[in-house]
Amino acid sequence: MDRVFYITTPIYYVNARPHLGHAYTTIVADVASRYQRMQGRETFFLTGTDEHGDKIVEAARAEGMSPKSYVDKISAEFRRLWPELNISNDAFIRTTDAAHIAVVERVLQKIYDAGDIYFSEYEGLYCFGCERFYVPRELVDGKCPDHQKAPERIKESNYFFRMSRYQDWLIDHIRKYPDFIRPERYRNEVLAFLRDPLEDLCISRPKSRLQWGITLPFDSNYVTYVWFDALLNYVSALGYPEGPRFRKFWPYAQHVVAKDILKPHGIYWPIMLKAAGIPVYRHLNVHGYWNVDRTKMSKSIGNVVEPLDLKNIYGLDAFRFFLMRDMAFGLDSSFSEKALVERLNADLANDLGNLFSRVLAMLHRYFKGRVPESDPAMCDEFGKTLCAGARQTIAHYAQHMETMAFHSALAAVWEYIGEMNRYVDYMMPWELAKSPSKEGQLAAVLCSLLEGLRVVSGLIYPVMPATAATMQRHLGLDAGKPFYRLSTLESWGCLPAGTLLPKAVSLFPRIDIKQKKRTPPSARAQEETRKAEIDLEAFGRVDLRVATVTHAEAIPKAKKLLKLQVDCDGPRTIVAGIAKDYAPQNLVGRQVVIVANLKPVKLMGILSQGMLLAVGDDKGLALIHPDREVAAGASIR
RNA sequence: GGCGAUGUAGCUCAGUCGGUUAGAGCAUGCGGCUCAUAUCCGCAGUGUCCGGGGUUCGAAUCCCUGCAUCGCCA
Repeated sequence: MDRVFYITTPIYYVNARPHLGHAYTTIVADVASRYQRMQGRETFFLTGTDEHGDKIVEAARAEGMSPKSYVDKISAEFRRLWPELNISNDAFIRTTDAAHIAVVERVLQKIYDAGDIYFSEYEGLYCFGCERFYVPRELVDGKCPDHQKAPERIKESNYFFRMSRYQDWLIDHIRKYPDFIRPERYRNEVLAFLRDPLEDLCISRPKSRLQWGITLPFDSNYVTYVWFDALLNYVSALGYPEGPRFRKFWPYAQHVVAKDILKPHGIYWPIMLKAAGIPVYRHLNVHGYWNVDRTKMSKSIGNVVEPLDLKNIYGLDAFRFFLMRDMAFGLDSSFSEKALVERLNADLANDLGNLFSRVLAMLHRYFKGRVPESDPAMCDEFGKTLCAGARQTIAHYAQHMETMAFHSALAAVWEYIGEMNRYVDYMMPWELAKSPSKEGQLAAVLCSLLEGLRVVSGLIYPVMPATAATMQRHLGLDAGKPFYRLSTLESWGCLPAGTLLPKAVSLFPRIDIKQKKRTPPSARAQEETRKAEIDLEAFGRVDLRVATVTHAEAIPKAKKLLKLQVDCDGPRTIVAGIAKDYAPQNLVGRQVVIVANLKPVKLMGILSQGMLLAVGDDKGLALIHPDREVAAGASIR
């Protein structure tokens, strides 16, 4: 089995702002790479932006900006979005990066030297308004449809990539590796394309028409066009040809793309790799489109809702779950707020959330919240169905996750959640609790349920990392260990007896469809805690600063307090009540925001010189931190 | 215009390269339980498998054709 995994999203073209499609592709890659980490594989996850070409020049001009400052701006929007979606990418590449440009030049030269790039003149109908060639069929009454003007016949010379030479090789390769392109429908589509002779690919633009691109290393009058520039990001980001990452990760490369760019990735790219003497990727994973049904979108938050905004209303994990569960990978799907809410209520609130809640509530009611001591024979007798079910579920889940069939993997998990709900009804713990002689059985039943929930918490981790972590905390699992490792999940009976578990939480609040959406939950909470108005001067008296945590330790006998050393215009000590939500070792190196001029107070005998800013909700506390690393001591304005 | 895909329950979709009475979830109706987030469990349905031909003992599945929707290419 491979120990290494490399996955990419396409690099997104920055002539438009990020939308649902970008988010879906990127979440798919994120889920896949988190799953691979569960398997203990070393993973590398790449995304980025594609920044050259005439459409960028146009879009920049429309906004009155230079191409460079325009692409900087839009690229930053993508980069900012991914943390909001909890994307765990390891790198973010831009095609305007110097290292990328160097790789493109190098590969072009290599293929040119090998004789697979040639220079050729052709004649065509060119519209100077559109700055492009037309074929006769595209014209309306012989005129350009945009400019109502007859295009001129001009001659132009360009460089072409001799793809035709590799056509038979590619057909053989696809036949030899049936899951090279998957799902199968897209493999068939590519093979259908390849039934006709492949035309050579025009890979250049004269600088008289386009300057915003990478100059050809063998002809400074031309820039390279689109695919040679864009596709090579997948190897340049790894440091091709000599970089250690390239050597380690490239042999295991998988790409995720939407079906609109099947042809470049399924045909041009493997041929480019072959021509450049680079091994081809392992898998191309192709997904369908989300058709956005705006008639089923609420308009309550002031304007027409963008699908991406719904993550703020219903929660990121629910949003990620919906995208992964509702689309059969590879097929088109329709997106609506209604469908999202139905999924959230049925699968998350009712099935999983309520199960979690009822099991923990019973543990508190019958065993004062402590994981009971249970007799192994009893556990085996009364819990073996859940144990066997878990093993089977993990097997099905893994099988589907490996092939990107996320919808099936999640369906398998929810089948098991249903099994657990039926188990509760069948065992009727509330009846067992009535007779003291049945306490052993009751303990075995609840232990089995807790084990089942532990397994579920791990299996949902790739899709819903935050919820998985909440479940983990409430099951009393060691926060320091990666509870989601598949090898750990498989061993049954590893929750230590005697552990005191926190009270039940509502993992997913049910959305009341009748009165939903009037006010987002967060806004409602804000209203309740709204304070009296203050003026700017009053606010200005609070000295908010960024500090970097240099040292953190628990304070003996204090449940909630941690002692932190921070760097903020020099070292200082802060006592913070965050021990329930943050382990000391996870804090060192992090940046936080503190109230720097708060009057020092002694807590547990330690002088605290400031206060950390954090927000709290039913899932616990979350620290406030700057969007990127800034100088320690920087003041907030 | 060429190539390709899709069309299945009220809704969203599965359906393993032809094989019993076509399935799931949601929504709907009825019943049960009380540990739980008005949750959970059980039962009940409903179908011109887009239309029309054809191949076959047998077609949602294969072939032809028409319609609708979508994508890619030119």
